[in-house]
Amino acid sequence: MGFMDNLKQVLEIEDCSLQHKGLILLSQRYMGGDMSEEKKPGSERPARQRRKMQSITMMDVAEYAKVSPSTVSLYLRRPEAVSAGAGSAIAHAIDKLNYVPNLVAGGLAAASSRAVSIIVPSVRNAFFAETVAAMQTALRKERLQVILGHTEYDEREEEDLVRTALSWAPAAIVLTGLSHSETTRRMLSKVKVPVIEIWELGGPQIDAAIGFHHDQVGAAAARHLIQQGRRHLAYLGARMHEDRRARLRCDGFVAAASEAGVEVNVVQHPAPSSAEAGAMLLSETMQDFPQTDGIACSNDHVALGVLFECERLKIAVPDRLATIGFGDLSFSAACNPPLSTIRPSGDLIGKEAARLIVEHMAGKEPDSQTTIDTRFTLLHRRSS
Amino acid sequence: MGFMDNLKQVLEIEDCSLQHKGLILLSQRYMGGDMSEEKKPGSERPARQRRKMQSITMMDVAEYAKVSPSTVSLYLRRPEAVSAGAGSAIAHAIDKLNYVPNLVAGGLAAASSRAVSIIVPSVRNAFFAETVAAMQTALRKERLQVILGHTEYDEREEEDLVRTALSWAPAAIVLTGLSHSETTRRMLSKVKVPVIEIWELGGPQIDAAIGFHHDQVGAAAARHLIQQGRRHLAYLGARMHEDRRARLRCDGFVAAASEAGVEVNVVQHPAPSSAEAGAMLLSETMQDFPQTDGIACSNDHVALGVLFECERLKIAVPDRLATIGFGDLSFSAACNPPLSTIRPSGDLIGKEAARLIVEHMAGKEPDSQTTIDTRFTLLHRRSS
DNA sequence: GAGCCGCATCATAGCGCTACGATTTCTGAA
DNA sequence: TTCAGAAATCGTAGCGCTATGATGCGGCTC
Repeated sequence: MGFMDNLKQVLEIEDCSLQHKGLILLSQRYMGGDMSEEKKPGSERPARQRRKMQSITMMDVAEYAKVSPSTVSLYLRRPEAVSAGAGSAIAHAIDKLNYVPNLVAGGLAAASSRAVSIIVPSVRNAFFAETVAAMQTALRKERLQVILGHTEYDEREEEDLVRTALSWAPAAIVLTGLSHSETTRRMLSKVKVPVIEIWELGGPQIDAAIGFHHDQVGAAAARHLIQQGRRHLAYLGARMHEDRRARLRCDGFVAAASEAGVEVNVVQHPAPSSAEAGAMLLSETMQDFPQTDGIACSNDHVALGVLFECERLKIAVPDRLATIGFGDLSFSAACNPPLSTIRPSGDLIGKEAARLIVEHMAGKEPDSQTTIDTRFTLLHRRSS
Repeated sequence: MGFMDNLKQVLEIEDCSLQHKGLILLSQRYMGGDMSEEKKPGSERPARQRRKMQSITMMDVAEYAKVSPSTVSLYLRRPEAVSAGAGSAIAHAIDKLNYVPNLVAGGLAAASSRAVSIIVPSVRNAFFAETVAAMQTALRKERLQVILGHTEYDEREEEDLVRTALSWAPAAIVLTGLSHSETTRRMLSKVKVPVIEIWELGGPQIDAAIGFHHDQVGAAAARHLIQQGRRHLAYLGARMHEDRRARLRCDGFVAAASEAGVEVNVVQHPAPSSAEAGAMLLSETMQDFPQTDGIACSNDHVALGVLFECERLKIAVPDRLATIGFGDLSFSAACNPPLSTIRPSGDLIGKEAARLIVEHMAGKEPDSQTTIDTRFTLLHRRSS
């Protein structure tokens, strides 16, 4: 029962469901048609071998329910458009035959598949995982599938992912961020697929954008620390050369601090965000800028590392050093001290994206430049 | 430029790519065929409106490269099967026309789409996120897409996800764990799609299984703590009523401890794993079983909470209480003290799964009951 | 009773591609 | 040179479904 056999051996539908004995499968009647008589009138038909077959097709359902295939199709897409009698006959047939529609065939016929392509830097990142999960949950209710792709923060990779995404004729494409290659933009503009950009606001967008302003996050962190009486700030960032959004937060932080006339330094590390990176950055910071009394981190992983390192270095948090992170990750509230942080609503982004897609499919004309600001919340806990 | 318009207005291909001016699109020649003359000999053709169209089709490429569509198709699937001359002509045409193959059409014709359906409890869970990410990366190289589904630890949901997964005719289906509903099993057995079960070993499997034995993880943790001289053990578990694998680890832990004649208690909480749950569980444990001197946690989130709570309660780790987690999450090495833990190889699971799928597609007959044990590693750090 | 409208249903013509089998072209041995 | 066998290429018939336009069928109004 190899997979390739699939393509070779299947000749006949037989007995795929337990319940439909005695049913003559309509498919055969339709398929063995006689409308090619004029092509070579006289040559016996070569009886080309059937290539494959899904067990139960819509035609079988139609046969069973004594309606035409079109009606079954119609029922499946808009149940309210068929009469109650036909409807229940079809429903009964589907149930009885255990019919599973072939979405691939449907997608081809309809010029659009019931799939949504989501392209994120990485699902390993808790932020995007949350959004993807929320979207998946919301889209499932509309019987839409999620096709996932990872760019690993590489624009070239994104371009390639968009290309393959398009070859699925998805109902929508979701991209992360507003920054894409020229080719990516061109491909997307050439095509009638709605594009939703998530997790970033404040730049030129393709269609709709859902997210928040990262510079505002940075600014909020700076204002918060200043409000706590801190005058020597530092921003600790990991992987900022790749993570555009972390950089934007950093920029917002620096801008707001400078504007308030407060000292501000940026300490960064090219490694991915992690507690280890945070610990390293903290010790570097205290060495280079010993007067630092307020720290914002590119995210909570980094902030956790800061907390641990402070403990090791006997730096009192928040007394000697206030710390604020970003993300409100699962551990943040349970830290010692509980970590002040800024919570973006990753799940809201996902939900809103799903909503937009569904509305779009329902024909609602979106303003094409829809922008949804999901905001963020500063959680003042005991680390600041 | 709404999405629905797509289905109504597109009548003509025009100027979709900048470079192919002067090209007569072959599609039209083929499509406006004259082979239906005998149907109603005399009735003028009603010129039914074309429904949709992807800009550049394989026929256009064939025309441009002066070969037949079949050859283009062949080239795309097995480049080595066409001559060098034809190959480069086709490659040139594809490049020039900016052709993107329609995978939906291909999937329908081939009876199997280039998609792999991955069904996990949740991508929010770092373990599964890692596996999904690794698989995605590996499958991309073979131009396979990942279709994602979340069960949220619900068998009923899984059943439904499998049903829709099947309607995509995927190249393979990846499920998490070995425990599935009867209907799920029946659906899968009826179909020629390879099934790979991941993250669990040691039960009846459908096709291939890749993972490790969770009871061995628990046993390893118990043995480790006993080896460290601990005689009063406890297992702290979150969400064990839903997470079968956490339960298996717990069982293994208890069994190994009992066998060694060591006291062992299980303290659990229905909430999802989190540092907060861990903190709660720790304080509960120390209250109910104050003599406890060795703790294993259902995962590192819980262990982190234990660490934090110990700090608050001034319980010395590891002197008074040894702690070991599971997962080796991003923060585990940077904790204070660094957390002993057991590392499963989530990425290896993903890579191996991808390898199996690819081999299967290449026609390699897998033994259908392939089992790959990816093992785990006990990392003895300073918390134990 | 004719004409008309609206609803439910249907027949049809593909969607773009692949796999089969057939045909053509290219080898190299006889 | 001939011809079998291999290699390259091609023509064709769908894959299972959906959108379109057409048809049939009451129930209305005039």
